[in-house]
Amino acid sequence: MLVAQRTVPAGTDIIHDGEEGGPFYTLWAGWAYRYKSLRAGAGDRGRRQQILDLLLPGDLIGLESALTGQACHAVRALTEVVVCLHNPKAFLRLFDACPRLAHAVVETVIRDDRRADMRLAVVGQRNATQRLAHFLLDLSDRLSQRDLVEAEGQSLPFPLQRRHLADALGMSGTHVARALAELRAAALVEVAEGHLVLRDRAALAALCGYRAFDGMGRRAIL
Amino acid sequence: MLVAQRTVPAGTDIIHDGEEGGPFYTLWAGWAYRYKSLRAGAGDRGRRQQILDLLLPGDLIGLESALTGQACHAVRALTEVVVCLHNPKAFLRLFDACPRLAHAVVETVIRDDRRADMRLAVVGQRNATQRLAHFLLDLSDRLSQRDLVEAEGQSLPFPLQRRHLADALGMSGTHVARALAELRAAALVEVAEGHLVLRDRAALAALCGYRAFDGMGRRAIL
DNA sequence: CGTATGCTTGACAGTCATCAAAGCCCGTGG
DNA sequence: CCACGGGCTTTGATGACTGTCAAGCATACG
Repeated sequence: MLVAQRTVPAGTDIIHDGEEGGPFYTLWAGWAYRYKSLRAGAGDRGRRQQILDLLLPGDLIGLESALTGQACHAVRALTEVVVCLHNPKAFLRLFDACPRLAHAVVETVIRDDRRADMRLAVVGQRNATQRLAHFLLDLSDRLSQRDLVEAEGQSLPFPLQRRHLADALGMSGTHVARALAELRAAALVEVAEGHLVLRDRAALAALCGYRAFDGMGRRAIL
Repeated sequence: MLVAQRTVPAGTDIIHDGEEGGPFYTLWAGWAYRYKSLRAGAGDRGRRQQILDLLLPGDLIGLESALTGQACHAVRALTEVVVCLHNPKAFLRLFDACPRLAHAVVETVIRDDRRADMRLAVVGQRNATQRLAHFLLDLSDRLSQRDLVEAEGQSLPFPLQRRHLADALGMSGTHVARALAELRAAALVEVAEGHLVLRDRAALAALCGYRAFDGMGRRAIL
């Protein structure tokens, strides 16, 4: 299959909210995130946005758009990003012709569904510190599955800023700093220089009730 | 196709969290909800649960379980409920044989995905009153699509108790009562006798930034 | 060196959870 | 028929959690 690559600088939108008939991609390198900027409700001033999910190398970007023709959220590059462009029409033909692909797609979508459920439960029921701990553990596990963790010290690359954590967890940047400081003070995590170290996964998991996500075996679908 | 019906009294679990190889259903009559009870984190006392979504007549229950063999959440009957039992294996065979069914399944799952994104954004970014308003508008629209609204007065059946709203929106039952009182005082909604009336949809929508969900055309897939 | 950006910290205010009490509705039993 | 009890809702008082505003630092960059 013909493959087109595209390199996108950090901070650029790869897919726009509401975009129709857009292409879809595999994220080859770098981090991105799905997000939604909310129309201000009455009395809201600041324009907040909700980060719906992080996209890590290997993830699909815009599958929804390929399957339905329209995207319901935007995707933005968090770091510089290399994406691999797919052809939606060819993909749809393949989807129809190949039940195994269809299965794989459904499993991918369902896996995302489950993680979405988990996030909703965490944001709805947990306090700031627990939300943060949960987020970091989930991230760490996803990176592990892709062998992107430096095995020794549980050290992960961490290009996220406070404000990204805030938008992902539904809290203010200031309070993210407080929660992080708390975890640091308890010697549970360390953040420095674009890297994150989880010092005590067990204690973190106990703090927020995190349970590793067994889910379905991970495999690339494209 | 042979169809088995089952009637389930209110308050009973139809699917249990983590259940493997369970059946799946179409919700024929009555309301149910998907939910997750969280393991207590450190310092948590009460056992809270997060309602992930309401299930209304016509919705599928346990599709995830049919496709992957395992459920990641429980489903409980909110009212007395009539479900129609499907055969997971036959369904999977059909899924492989019939691309149109596969498409329909994917669209259903993706529609749920979008609603999940919306809920996350609302719970993460909105205050109590806005969350409640958004929930009620969304519910009203879903019921409209099924012709379950008494057309004249925007009056909906409303079997939910305060505590269900609280568990769905990530707030306390007490505060739900306050938020509802506020909406009532502003003459935006009325609640009585298991019914809900939306007095001013436009004002409600403006309050919480709700945008009707165009999504894909609604059609039954089974 | 000046400016811009992001992180951290403190003070204060608003939102919301918790606890508690009182009213309402309804089924039960006297 | 009416008293009683339990569940649900409403309301108030109080305090915890979190957002906002602001200032101080460190770093990067022109």
